Amino acid sequence: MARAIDPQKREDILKAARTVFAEQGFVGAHIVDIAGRAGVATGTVYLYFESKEALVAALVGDLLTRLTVELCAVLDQPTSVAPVAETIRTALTFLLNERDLLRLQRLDLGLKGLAPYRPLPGYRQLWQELSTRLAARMVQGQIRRYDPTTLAALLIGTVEWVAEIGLLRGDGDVAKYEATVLQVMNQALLPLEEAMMERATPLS
Amino acid sequence: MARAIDPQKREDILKAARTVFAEQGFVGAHIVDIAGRAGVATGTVYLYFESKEALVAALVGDLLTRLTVELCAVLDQPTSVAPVAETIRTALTFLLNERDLLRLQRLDLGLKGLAPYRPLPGYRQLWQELSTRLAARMVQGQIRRYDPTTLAALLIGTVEWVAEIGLLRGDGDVAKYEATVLQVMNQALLPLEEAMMERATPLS
Amino acid sequence: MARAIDPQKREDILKAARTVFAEQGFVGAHIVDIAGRAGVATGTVYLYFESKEALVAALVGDLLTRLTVELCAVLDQPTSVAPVAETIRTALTFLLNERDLLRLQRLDLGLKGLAPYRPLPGYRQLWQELSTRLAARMVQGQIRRYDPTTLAALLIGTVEWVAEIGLLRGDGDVAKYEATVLQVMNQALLPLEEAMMERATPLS
Amino acid sequence: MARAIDPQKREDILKAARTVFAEQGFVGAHIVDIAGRAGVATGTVYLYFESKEALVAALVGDLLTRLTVELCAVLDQPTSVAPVAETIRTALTFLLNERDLLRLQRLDLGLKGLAPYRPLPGYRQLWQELSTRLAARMVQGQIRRYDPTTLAALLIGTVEWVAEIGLLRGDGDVAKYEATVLQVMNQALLPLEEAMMERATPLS
DNA sequence: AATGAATGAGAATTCATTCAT
DNA sequence: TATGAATGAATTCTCATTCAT
Repeated sequence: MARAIDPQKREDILKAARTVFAEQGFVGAHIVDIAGRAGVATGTVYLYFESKEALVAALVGDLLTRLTVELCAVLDQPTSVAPVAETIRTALTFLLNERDLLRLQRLDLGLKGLAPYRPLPGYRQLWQELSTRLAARMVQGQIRRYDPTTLAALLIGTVEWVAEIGLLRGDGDVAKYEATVLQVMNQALLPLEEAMMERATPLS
Repeated sequence: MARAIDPQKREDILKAARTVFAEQGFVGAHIVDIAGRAGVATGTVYLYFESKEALVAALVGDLLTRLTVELCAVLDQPTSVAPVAETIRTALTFLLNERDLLRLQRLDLGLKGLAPYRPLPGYRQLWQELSTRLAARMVQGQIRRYDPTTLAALLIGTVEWVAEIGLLRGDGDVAKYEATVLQVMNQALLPLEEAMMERATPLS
Repeated sequence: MARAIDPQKREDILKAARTVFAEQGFVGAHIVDIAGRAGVATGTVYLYFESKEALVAALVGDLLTRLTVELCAVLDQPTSVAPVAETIRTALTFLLNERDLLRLQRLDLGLKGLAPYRPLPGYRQLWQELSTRLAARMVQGQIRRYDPTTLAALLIGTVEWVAEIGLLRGDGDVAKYEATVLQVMNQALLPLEEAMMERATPLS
Repeated sequence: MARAIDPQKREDILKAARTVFAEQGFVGAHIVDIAGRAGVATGTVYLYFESKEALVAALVGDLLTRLTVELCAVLDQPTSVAPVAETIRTALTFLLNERDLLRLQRLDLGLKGLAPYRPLPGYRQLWQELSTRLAARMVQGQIRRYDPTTLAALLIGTVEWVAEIGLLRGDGDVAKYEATVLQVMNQALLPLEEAMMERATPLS
C-alpha cells in the first residue's frame, strides 16, 4: 500500500515534509499541509509512504546515507597522516546544514515506550564503514589503537552532540566548540609525536 | 494555577509519572493513568503541575540536579590526580540507572518546531559547575588546558551519548564503550607523562 | 477549515442539530449525538461547520432569513390599507412554530462577557427590509408617521417578546396576547379614522 | 447547605459575582474568581448560595424587585393623567443602568432543553403589580381599556427589548428608540383627546 | 462559619488514515 | 494512480462542588 512509481512526486513529498517538519515539529506537522505544499492530494502521500513515521524514517535514512558518503570520501583519501581534523570538520559542517533532520532523528526516543529499540538501517551502515576505515588507519599507525567499533561510535556521538549544541543554542557559534573538539580528538587519536606537535601549534 | 502544598503528594505524582512515561512513552502516557497510579484524582495532578509537559520538565530537571550533585562530589575530592575516570564512570553509572528519564529528555527536540530553544535550567547549572571544577584542575596541571566551558560540554555530551547507546541497544554492555571512552578521555585530558603511563597499563 | 460540498449532508446535520439542541439545550447537546442523528461521523460535522457555536449561528441565521421572506411577502401585497394585523399574525405564527430556534437565538447574550456585540447578519437584513416597507406605507398615509427604523425594531421586539412569553409559559395560549398586541399596534399605527373604527369593533 | 448569616459577606459575594459575570459572561465566570474578588474562600460562596445558578437567580431577582419598586412609585403618584411617559422613561433608565444583569436574565433560555420553564418569582411580582395599577388607571379613564395583564406584559417586553437594543448595540443612542417608544405607547394608551394633543406636540 | 485542597465527570475538537470514485 | 471527503477514536484539561480540618 506504499511505494508508488513517480520518483519526482516522491521527492516533492519528501522535500515538503522536511520543510513542514522543520517549521512545525513532528506533532505540529500535518499530513494535509505536507501534501498541500507538495502539490498533491492527501491520499497521494500514502501511495508513497506507509505512514507519517515512515516519512521521518525516509528523511533521516537519507541523511545518514549522505553523511556516510561524505565521510568515506574523506577517509578514503590516500594520505600519510590520519585525516582526523578533516573528518570531524566535514561531519560538523554537514550536520549543521541538516540540523532540521538531526532533530527529527532524536524524536522517537521519547515518543514511544521503553520498547525494544530498532536503530535505523542507515545508522549501522555509517557505523560499519567508519569502523573499517578507522581500523585501517590504526594498522598503518596513523591513529592510536582503540577498539575501532567503539571509536567510530564515539566519534559519531561526539560530532552529533556538538552539532546539537549548535542547533540548540541557535547562535551558530559552533566554531568555538569545533576548535576544542579538534584539539581533544587530536590528542586522543594521533600518535605521540604528532600529538605533541599539535600541542605546540597555535590553533586555528 | 499550579503549585500547592503537600510535598509528599507531589512526589507521589512525579514517581507515578516516571513509571508511566517509561512504560508508555510520552504520547502513550495518559494523565488519568498517572493520577490513578499516584492515588489521586485527575484534577489533582493539575494542582501540582501546569501540564503534561511540565511533568516531564520537572522529572528531567530533577535528574540533572541529582547528576550535578554526584559529579561535583567526585570532582571536589581533594586528589592530586585528575579524577577523569571516576567522573566518567560516575556519570555513566548514574545515567544508565536513569535511562527512562534520559529518553524523556530527548523528547522535545523533535516535538516542537525549529522555534528558539530554551534549555532546561538544570542543564546550565550542571554545565557551569563542571566548567569551574575542570578549570581548577587545569590550573593545578592535573588536566591539559582546553577551553573549560567547551570541555565540560564535550564531556557531558560524550557521556550522554554513550549512555544513549547503551539505552538504545538495550543489551546493557556499556562496559565495552566505557573502556574506550576512558582511554580516549585519558589520552586527551591527562598530562603527557600520565597519559603515557596510562597507555602502558592494561585496561580494566 | 470548514465548507465542503454535499448540500444534502449539510442540511442533514443542521436538521439533526436543531432537534438535539431543542431536546437538550445548547450545553446538553453533544456533537457526537448530532453527528449520530445526522448519520455522519463526528469529524464530518466539523467539515461543514467551524464549531458548535457556528451550528447555532447557521440555524438562527436561517430562521431570520425565512422570517424576512414571510414578512416581506405580507408587506408587499399591494393593499390600500396597512396590513398591520397580518404582519403581526404572520410573525407570531412563524415564531411560535420555530420556538426552539428562538430560544437558541437568545443564548449568546449571557454566554459571553460584555464584549462588543456582533449581531447576526440576518438580523440587519430583516430590520432593513421591514424599515423600507413601513416607510413606504407611511408615505401612502396608511400608517402614522414614526421613525421607520425604530418602528421596525419596536415591532420585531414586541413580536419576539410575545412569542417568548408563549414559549416560556409553554401553555401555548398566545391568542390572548396576540389579541391585545393587535389592538395596541392598531391604535398606535393606524390613521385616526381607522383606529377609531377599530376601537368600536368587537375584538376577536 | 446554603443561607448563612453574615449579610455583609452575602452582599460582597453578590457584588463580586455581578462584576465577574459582567466581565466574563456566565460560562466564563468562575466561582474561584468570584470568591477571590469578594475576599472569601471558594467554599464560603456555597455557604451563602446553593450553586452558580442560584447566584444568577439572586442577582436577577433583586433586579426585578428593585424595578418593581421604582415603577410602582411612579404609577402610585396620584395624578389626573396617566404617567405613561414617566413609567417608560423610568424603566428604560433603570434597565440601561443594569444592562449587565439584564443580559444575565436572558441566559437560561438557551442553556437548558425545552423543559418546562419556571419563571423567576420576581417576574410574577412585577407583572402583578403593574397589572393592578394599569387596571386602576383604566377604570379612571386615564388609559384606554385593554386586557390589563397582557398590557403589563407588553409594556415590560417592549421596554426590555428596547433596553436590549441599547445594550447590544452598545452605542448608547437609546434616546432615539426611547422617543419612538413614547410616541407609540402614547398613541396606543392615551385616550383620544390626549393622544391627539400628543401628536400635535413636538417631541422632546 | 470558614477554608481551599481535592475531586472526577465530562466533551469539544483534531488529524492520521482510508476508500469510493 | 490520484483524489479529498469521510471517518471516529482518542485525550487533555476545566471547574462546579464537596468536605475534612
